[in-house]
Amino acid sequence: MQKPIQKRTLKTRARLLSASEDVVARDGYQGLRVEEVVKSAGVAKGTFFAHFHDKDALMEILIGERLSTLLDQAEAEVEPKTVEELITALDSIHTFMTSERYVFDLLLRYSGAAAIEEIGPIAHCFERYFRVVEVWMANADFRKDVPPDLLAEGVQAFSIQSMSLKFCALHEAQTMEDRLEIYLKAWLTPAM
Amino acid sequence: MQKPIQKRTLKTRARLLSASEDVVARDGYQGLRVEEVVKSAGVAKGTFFAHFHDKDALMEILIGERLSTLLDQAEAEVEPKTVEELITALDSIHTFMTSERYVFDLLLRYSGAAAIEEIGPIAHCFERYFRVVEVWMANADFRKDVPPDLLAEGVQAFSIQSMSLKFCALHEAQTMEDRLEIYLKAWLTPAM
DNA sequence: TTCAAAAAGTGACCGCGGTCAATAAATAAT
DNA sequence: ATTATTTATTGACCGCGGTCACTTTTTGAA
Repeated sequence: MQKPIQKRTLKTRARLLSASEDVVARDGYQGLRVEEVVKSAGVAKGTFFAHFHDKDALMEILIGERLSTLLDQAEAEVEPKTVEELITALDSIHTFMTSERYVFDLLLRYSGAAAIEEIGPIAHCFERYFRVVEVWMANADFRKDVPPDLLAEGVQAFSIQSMSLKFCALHEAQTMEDRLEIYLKAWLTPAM
Repeated sequence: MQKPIQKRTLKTRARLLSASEDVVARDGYQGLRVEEVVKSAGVAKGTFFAHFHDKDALMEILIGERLSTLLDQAEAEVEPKTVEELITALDSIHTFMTSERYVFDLLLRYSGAAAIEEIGPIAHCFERYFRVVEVWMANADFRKDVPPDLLAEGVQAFSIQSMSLKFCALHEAQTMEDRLEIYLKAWLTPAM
């Protein structure tokens, strides 16, 4: 037993998380300031960093939680069988991912686990995204010359590409969904 | 004539850029500090920000210049005709793009032009990357059910995916090139 | 109940990017 | 040449993330 976690600790952490959510609700993820959070939570700044390694670590938790919920919902729906249905199934996730520029940048930065021993919440969500799509790929009627896991990786790559272009002024004509549809039809149902 | 640029201005800017390159050579892009640059250039901090909107703007210039040179070289070589040759042709570019985590993150952040009127150096390079690959796609013997520009966008998307995974501890087994080869063979030469 | 060790919390302080009113230098007008 | 106007430079200052020596609280052994 190497875990004598004090009740006080949990309470403080909960206060910090709750205060963070309030601040995000008011100012967005981008607008969150650590000083604002600790003031609202009624603790000192140093306490914040005793609970979270840095500001990004808190953001990972907040954003990861939201993403987890959306993944739960996506998983609960009926499995998509066409490209259109696939895009619809992922829509809420992609919309949240691109809700703020700051959020998208942070997602990209933490989409891969920096070290095996510490897979953060966001890297975990990307892994889940991949697994969910992989299952869909295995059960839908897409190309069969390539294994489902590779198809899923491609879906992820093209989704990220589509989302990136959403923030790009040069590609304003098309919506994110339209672009993704073009990509995925070429990727999932090639017509040589 | 709305451009009475003083000679002094150009000189100061050149000093700042030169000093920046020295600092990068010594400490890497990640290690560059504005205070270090201005000290080395012998100007005040405020002067830096009169010449560059922010630190990122300087980084865009430095990294964009390097990328431009690499694109020149890639363009000068013989056009790749196979997936293997394609990867080789892009190798030096991808290697530089992933030379530092900081560099890769910055590239992603500025790969798209935030506003049409101000296409930054990095967004410009991504556009060039796309155009170069598009020409290769048009002249090589890859799948023909999809236009070259779409093929090129896919190459970019998969390249970014491969590079991202380079920083991910979960995918250490494969090299960036091996991953990219698997992606691009599935993307460019599907065998339904 | 007492007390020492461990854990949690504090806030003054630092690093560094970025700002801006004041100053100096260059250019144009007389 | 002298003055007026524009342009470039300066450095004290600010915001905000992050640190750390110190204090307070909790815990567990005596």
